[in-house]
Amino acid sequence: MPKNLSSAEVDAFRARLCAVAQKRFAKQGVDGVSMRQLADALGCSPMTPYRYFRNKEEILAAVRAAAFDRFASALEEAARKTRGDLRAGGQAMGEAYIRFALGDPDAYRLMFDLSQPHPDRYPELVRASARARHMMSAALEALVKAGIFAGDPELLGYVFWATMHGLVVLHLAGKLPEKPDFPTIQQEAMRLLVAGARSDVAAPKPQAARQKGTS
Amino acid sequence: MPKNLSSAEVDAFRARLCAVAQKRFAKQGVDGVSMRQLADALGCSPMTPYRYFRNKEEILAAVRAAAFDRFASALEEAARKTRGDLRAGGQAMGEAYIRFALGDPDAYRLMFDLSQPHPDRYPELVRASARARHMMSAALEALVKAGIFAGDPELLGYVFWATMHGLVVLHLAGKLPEKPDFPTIQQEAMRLLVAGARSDVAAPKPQAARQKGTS
DNA sequence: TTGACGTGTTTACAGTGTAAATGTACGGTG
DNA sequence: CACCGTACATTTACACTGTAAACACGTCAA
Repeated sequence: MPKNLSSAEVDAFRARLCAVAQKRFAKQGVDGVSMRQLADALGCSPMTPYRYFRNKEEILAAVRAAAFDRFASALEEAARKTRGDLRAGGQAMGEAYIRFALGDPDAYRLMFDLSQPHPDRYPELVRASARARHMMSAALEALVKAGIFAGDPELLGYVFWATMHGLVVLHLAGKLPEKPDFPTIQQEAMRLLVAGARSDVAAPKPQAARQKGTS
Repeated sequence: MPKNLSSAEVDAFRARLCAVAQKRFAKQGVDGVSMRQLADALGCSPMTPYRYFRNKEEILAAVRAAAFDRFASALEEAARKTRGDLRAGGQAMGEAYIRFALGDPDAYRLMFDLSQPHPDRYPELVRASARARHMMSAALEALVKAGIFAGDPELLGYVFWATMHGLVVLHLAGKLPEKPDFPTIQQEAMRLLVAGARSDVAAPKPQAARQKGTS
């Protein structure tokens, strides 16, 4: 055992720890898994992880960053597969979003769980998060540039994102019913948004939306 | 001190406990507040609350049910104020939703936080939750019955709900930017949904949506 | 008066995250 | 070779958690 760990060894241990932490977090929840459990699973003493992570919160941040990266990769793949056909690209992006969220709900929960302490304190996390967000906005931007959608692409991006996210989160929280099943609701949501965003339906004011307020 | 507590006294203690628990939960998070803290604030011993609630989880469920009730009341009030004008009613309902969520973000967080253990184990909670959900669907139902919107009102209700919820949750999680500020995004979301739901724009298939799947 | 019982408190225990002390084995220097 | 500083790992220790169990006390019926 060399005196100074090579950064490769450090990365290897961190990765191994993240892998088992992710499984345990998904299965038992973040609070349901203790450092002692993790250490047992890793075959090391309970304090060893503290050499590679400041504390448990930092482990969680690393796991979440990894999830964001996988998420972004899934979106990138959807974009790559439909390069050329913008309309299909947008559709594929939305479906990839939902597929990831429902296929790995624990990862999605980890990514977007409310009660996140200080997200901006973990640069890796904000980087991975920004990567995913950027992937989502790119598709909308292309659609607007092609004249298929009308309006501010950034604005449209957030609206589409909010709807996808809301659908997934309500579904994961068990707030959506079984009778109109999830794909049906999802299709209806897409239908409304697409219809509302089509350039030949509504001609939104160029950029400056007159403020009306909510109260 | 009477031997047998009257049910009024029991309710009073439960209410007092819920009140301080709600404040503490909002300020420090559910895990950040201990039973010993609550007991101190109440001026009783740490085990006394266990006579009125099975455990900490049941206290959380009670606080969440109370939040759902306040939420439903806020929506009811918005509906009452605009009785007669359906279009304004729908708008007011959406605004009341957002206003509640942003005005009491901690309550909203508590209500919809993912990682809720066993919601169906607490009847009061599902009752209060159903009350809030019903308030939201009622407005959409009226709009469809009046011929202003077209489609299945239940389906529309879930789509509108998902979008509102997604907006709020992303905002509370700090995922929305400052530049297109929140009211702007919110108005854009409403614009898209309303445009998509108008009966004179799209004529959706009556009820049976052909299944296409997401994969 | 004497129990029995409803109510609240005290004690106790297993488990948590992690700071501090302690061990262990290697690399460089005499 | 011996020696020591030091990077790594482990052990110990502490304050804290939720809550089960034992205990104390005050009020009722008999």
